[in-house]
Amino acid sequence: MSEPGSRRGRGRAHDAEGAREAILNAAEEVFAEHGFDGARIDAIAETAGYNKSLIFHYYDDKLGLYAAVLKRIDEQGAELQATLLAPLGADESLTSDTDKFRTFLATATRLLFDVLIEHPRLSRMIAWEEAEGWQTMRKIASQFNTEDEKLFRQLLNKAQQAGIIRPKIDPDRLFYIIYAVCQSYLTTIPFMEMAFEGEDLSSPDALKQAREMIVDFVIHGVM
Amino acid sequence: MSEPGSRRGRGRAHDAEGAREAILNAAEEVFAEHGFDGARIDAIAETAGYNKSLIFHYYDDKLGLYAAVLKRIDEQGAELQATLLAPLGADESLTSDTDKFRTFLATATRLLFDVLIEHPRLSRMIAWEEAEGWQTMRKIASQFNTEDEKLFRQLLNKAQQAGIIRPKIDPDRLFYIIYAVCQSYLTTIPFMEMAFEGEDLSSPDALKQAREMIVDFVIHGVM
DNA sequence: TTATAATCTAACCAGTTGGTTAATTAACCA
DNA sequence: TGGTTAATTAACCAACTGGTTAGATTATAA
Repeated sequence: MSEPGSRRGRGRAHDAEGAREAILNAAEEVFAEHGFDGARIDAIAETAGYNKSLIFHYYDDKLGLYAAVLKRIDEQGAELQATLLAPLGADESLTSDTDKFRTFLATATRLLFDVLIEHPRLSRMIAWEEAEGWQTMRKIASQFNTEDEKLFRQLLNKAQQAGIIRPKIDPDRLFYIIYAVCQSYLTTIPFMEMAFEGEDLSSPDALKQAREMIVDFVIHGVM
Repeated sequence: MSEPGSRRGRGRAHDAEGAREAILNAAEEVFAEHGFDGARIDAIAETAGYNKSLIFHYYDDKLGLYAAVLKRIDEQGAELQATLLAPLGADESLTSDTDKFRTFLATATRLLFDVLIEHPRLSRMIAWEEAEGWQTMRKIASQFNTEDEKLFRQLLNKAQQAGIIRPKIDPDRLFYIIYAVCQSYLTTIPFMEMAFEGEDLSSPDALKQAREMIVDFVIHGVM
């Protein structure tokens, strides 16, 4: 009747991998919804369908669990970027050919926006970090690699030297500004919906429209 | 020796206004630091130097206290905007004269950025709201007026009809995007400082530089 | 001076918090 | 079959949570 591991409670089949993953999924959900301090281990355990103390057995403490969640997201992100963005960025003429750079910038901005939409839990966790001044992230930052970010910054630096990016724009901060526009637009949607009284800004159509506006805004703001 | 109200603990002089203000100040501080759910009433009471139950006596419950904090900020904000921004916005030629509009947009963006810098508690409280999906704000939204926002949106609509704002930019959302750039840049500073390893981005000089970059970015992104 | 209202406080409550302990159960190997 | 190890759990703990209660202290008006 029941597959191994599907039994709940006392006497379930042993399945370490399954348990770890279930806990990680639950943790991602609860951390995204309530932030680090606000997340309740009991809630994570219940969502995962495993006993609370199993969490401490696998991930030491709350912070270790949080780090594990972010690590998994980071790996997925690196994979995504390697597949989609790297081939574009490898083109040497990108930082000298204005049209090519415009296309690249538009693609990258669209991609970033889409990633945040399709992974609202990531977006939410970042929002919580922003609110609490990144104090949780700071404790575990050393566990993550920032190579991709550095590469992107180098690319933008070259483009500015070639005169494609306006001189007043700091290429080192540009990546974060573009990210800020996308992220903060999304987190401000509930507020805008309150101000616009009833208008639905989170429908696929509305989001697509917003995305194109942001792409237009970024390209003209940068170039 | 001691002025009325300065005595602490048992048998202090009665001073309702002073107590209310002390509580409101403490609440603003603690809410900014920990958000609505994370803020502890005990911490607010201790910071204020008054007994916890006095908080409930004056502000009913945690939500009432939060609403009172935001109301005070809102009143200060309305005052500020009326003094600084309204005279500029009243100029009828603003929405037809490109140069005038550019100056206005730059001034408004600078002002917004400066307000967020000079009132980091406001910025933090907004960040907490963004993280928790504005659920606290939504409960008390009816207590605030949105007239200033509506006026600003009307202004931007006129400017677009006159062809000053690029057609792809939605003037209704523009205000929130500009705000998003400023707010999110500031909340991302700790993260950038982690990435840039040691560089100080919150010094007055660095902030001024960032502000001018954002103004440049916004103006070219919009016009 | 005295009654009354306003201001302020100590002590308390039931429910919740992250984390620990020790025991039980299932898988695996000889 | 029996013994070892890893997976899983119930029960527990001290500290803390928003909120209440009943009473003490002070200001004020008569």
